[in-house]
Amino acid sequence: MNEKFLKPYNPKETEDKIYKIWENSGFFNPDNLPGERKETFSIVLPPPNVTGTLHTGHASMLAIEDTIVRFERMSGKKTLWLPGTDHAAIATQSKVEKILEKEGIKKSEIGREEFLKHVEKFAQDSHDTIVSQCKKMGSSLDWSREAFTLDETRHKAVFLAFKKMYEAGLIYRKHRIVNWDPKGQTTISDDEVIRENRKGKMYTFKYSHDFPFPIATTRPETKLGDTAVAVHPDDARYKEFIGKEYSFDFAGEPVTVKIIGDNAVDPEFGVGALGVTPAHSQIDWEIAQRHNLPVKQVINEYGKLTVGMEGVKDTKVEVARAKVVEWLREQNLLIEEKEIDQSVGTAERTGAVIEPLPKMQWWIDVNKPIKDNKSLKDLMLEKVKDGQIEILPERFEKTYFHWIENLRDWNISRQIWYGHRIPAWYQSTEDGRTNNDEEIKISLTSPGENWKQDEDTLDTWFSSGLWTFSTLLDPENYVEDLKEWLKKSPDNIYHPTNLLETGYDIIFFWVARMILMTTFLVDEIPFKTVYLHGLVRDKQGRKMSKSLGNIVDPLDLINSFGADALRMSLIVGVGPGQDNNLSEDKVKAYSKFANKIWNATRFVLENTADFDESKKPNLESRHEEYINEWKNLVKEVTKEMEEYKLYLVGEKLYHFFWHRFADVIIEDCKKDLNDSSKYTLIYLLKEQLKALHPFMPFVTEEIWGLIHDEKPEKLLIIEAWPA
RNA sequence: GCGCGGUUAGCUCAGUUGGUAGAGCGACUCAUUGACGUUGAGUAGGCCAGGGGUUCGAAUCCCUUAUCGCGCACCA
Repeated sequence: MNEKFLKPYNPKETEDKIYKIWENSGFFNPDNLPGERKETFSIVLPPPNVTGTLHTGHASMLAIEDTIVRFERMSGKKTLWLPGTDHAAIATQSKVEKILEKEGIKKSEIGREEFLKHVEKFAQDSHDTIVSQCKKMGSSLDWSREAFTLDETRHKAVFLAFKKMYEAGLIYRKHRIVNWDPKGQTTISDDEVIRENRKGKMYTFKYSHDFPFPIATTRPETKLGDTAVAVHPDDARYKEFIGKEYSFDFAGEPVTVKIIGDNAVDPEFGVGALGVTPAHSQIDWEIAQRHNLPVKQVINEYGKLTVGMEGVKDTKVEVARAKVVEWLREQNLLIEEKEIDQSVGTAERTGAVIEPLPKMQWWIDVNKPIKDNKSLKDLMLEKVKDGQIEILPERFEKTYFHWIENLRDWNISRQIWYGHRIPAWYQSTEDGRTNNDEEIKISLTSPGENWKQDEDTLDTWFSSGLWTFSTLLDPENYVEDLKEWLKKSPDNIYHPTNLLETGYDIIFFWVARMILMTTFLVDEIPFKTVYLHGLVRDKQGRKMSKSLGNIVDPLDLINSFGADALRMSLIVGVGPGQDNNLSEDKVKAYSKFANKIWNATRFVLENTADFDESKKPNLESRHEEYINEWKNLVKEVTKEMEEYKLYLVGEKLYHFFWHRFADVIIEDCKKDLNDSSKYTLIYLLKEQLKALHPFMPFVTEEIWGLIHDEKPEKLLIIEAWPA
C-alpha cells in the first residue's frame, strides 16, 4: 500500500498534480477518447465575462457542468465541453474606465485606439485568471478549442449574422426613443433597464391660466417639450377641446400644444389628461407617431435641460424639476402635489436613471414575418412550445413565454468602443449616424475610399447569441454563409448542443437570444435542454454583495477544503432553479467525506493486498445482497443522471458510501475477512470510485492511481460508468 | 397592475403518475482512540401555513385566504 495513505487526504498536494495528468492525457479533447464512440455529447461553457475573477456562481456552473460532462464521457459518448470567455462590451469597458480614472487617465483624451489597448490588456489578464480558476475547479474543458466572443472567427460570425439579418430586413436602422444611460453615455436594451420602486411625486397643475383644464405628471421639467395634450376620445370632460391648439409660456419656454383624442389614455387615471412629450417618453412618442405630432427635444445626452428660464436651462433634470415646480407654485398654477409609488428605470451597469431620448439606432425586428409568415418571436416560442427545447425547471417555460409575448424590438447598437463594431459603412464624411437617407453597405472591411464605418458597437448579447455554433466554426473553412460554414466545419457534429447550463437570471438576455439567433441563422436549435441553476447566497440566504461584505471567494474555499468538497456543496440538494445557501460548514462536511473515502480505501487496501480480485470467489449470500443493493442504486442514479438530477445522485452516492458501505458493509466484512468479504470490499470500492468520480474527480482519480500504481493508461476519467 | 414560485423537524431542504411523514446539519444520551483531522448506536422534535372541495384515502389534485420571495410592466 502506498505510504500516502498513512496521512489524511490532502487536496492541496493532490489537485493541481491530478489536473496536469488529465491535461497531458488529452482526454478533455473528444478526438482523443479511446474506443468507438458513436454518440456525441456537447456543452458550451457559458463564457464568463472578462471583467475580473470568478465568483461562487461561476463555481456552481463549473461544478454542475463538469459533473455532467464527466458522466457522459464515462458513459461512452464522444464528449465535448467547449470553453471560452465573453468580452462583455459595456461591463468591461466601464470597469477599465474606472481603473483608468483612478490613474488620472480619461478615455476622451487618449482616443479610441489607445483606450482599446488598455481594455485588451485588462481583458487578457482577466482571461488568464478565469482559465486558471476553471482549472482549479477541475473542469474537464477542451482547451484546444477555446474561443472568445471577440476573436477573429467570432468576429466573422457576427458579421455574417448581421448581414443575413440585415438582408432579411430583420435588422434596421431607425430614429426612435431609446433607453439612454446618461452616465454610461450609451443606449441600452430594455432588458438592461432595471426597474426600481421609488417614492415619487405626482403634480397636478395647469400649463397657464388660459389653459382650460389641469394635467398631471411626475416630470414637470419635461413639459417644456410638450407638443400635445391627450385625452380619451370619449371623455365627456374634454371632448369639446379636441382639435384646439393653445400657446403659452411655460417656465421660460414658448410651448404650443394641440388637444388630441387617443384611446391609450385611461380616463380613470389621474385627471384623465396627459401632456404629450414625444421626445422624452416612450408612450408619448408612440402617441406622437399616431397623430403626426412634432417632436421637441428639451433634454440632452447629459440629462440637462436645453431650454427654459434661468435655473432650468443647462441644469440636470432633478434640479430643473424642482425649479419648474417652484415656478408653478409662484404662478399659482400648481393644484396638487401627491406622493406616489413609482417605478424608475435605471441602467444595469451604471445605476443611472434612464433618460428616454430619440436617437438613430440599430434594431432587430422581432415581429416582422419571415418564413411561413412567422416572426422571430414565433420562432422563439415555437421551439419551446413544441418540446424541441426543454427548460428545467419547467416553470421557467412560463416565464419565458411571458417575456416573449411582451417583447419589443431589440436595440443592438451601443455608443461604446469595446466590442464588435457595427459592420455598416456610410459614404458621408461626417458622422454617418445622423443622416437616414444615405446609402449603407454591410461589409467586414472597408468597401472603398470615402466609406466610413459606423462608430457604434454591438450589444454584447448579439455575439453571445451565436455562441453554441460560432464556437464550432472552423476558421480554415470560411464560407460567406453561416449555415454553410457550420456544415463545412468538422465540429458541426456537436451541434445542436445537448445542454445549456446557466443561471436563471440570464434566461432572457442569453437563452432567448440564442434560440432566436441560432434558429434563424443556421436553422437549428442551439440546444436540446436548458438547465437553469439558481443563485449562490450566503448562509443566511442573502444575496452576496460587496456592500454586505458577504462575498465568498471560491478559491478560498478550495484552499481550505479542496475543490471536491466545494463541488459537492454546490451540487447536492440544489435542484435546478433553486438558490443555494452556501455555508462553510457545508463545504467542510464534504471535505470530511473526501477523507472518509480516503480512509475507507486505506482499510480496504490494507486488508486485500494479498487478494487477486480477478478471480471471483463464491460469494456469501449477504455479500451478494450488498452488491445487488449497489447495482440497484446504480440503475436508479444512472437514470437520474440522464435526467440531470445530479443533486439527488450526489446525495445518494454520499449516503451509500458513508452509511451503507462504511458503516455497515465494511463493519460486516471486517468480522470475517474471507475471500468473499475481500471481493465485495474491493469491488464496491472501485465501483463507487467510478460513480463518485464526476462529482469528486480529484480524490477519486488520486485513489484510482494509487490502486493501479499510477499507470497512465488506467485513468479513472475514461473508465466506464458502472452498470 | 400581470405573472411565477415558496410556506414540511430548531436550521437547510427532499418527498416525480394521490396509498401509513424523510435526509443532512443542530440538540440530547450512550459507546469508541482498533480504516477514520474521530466515528458509531440511539433519543427527542412535524395538525406538512389557514380554510374549503374532489376522493375509500390528500403534503401531493382543485378553489380560496394569509404571508414571504422573484420576474415582467409605456400608467401620465
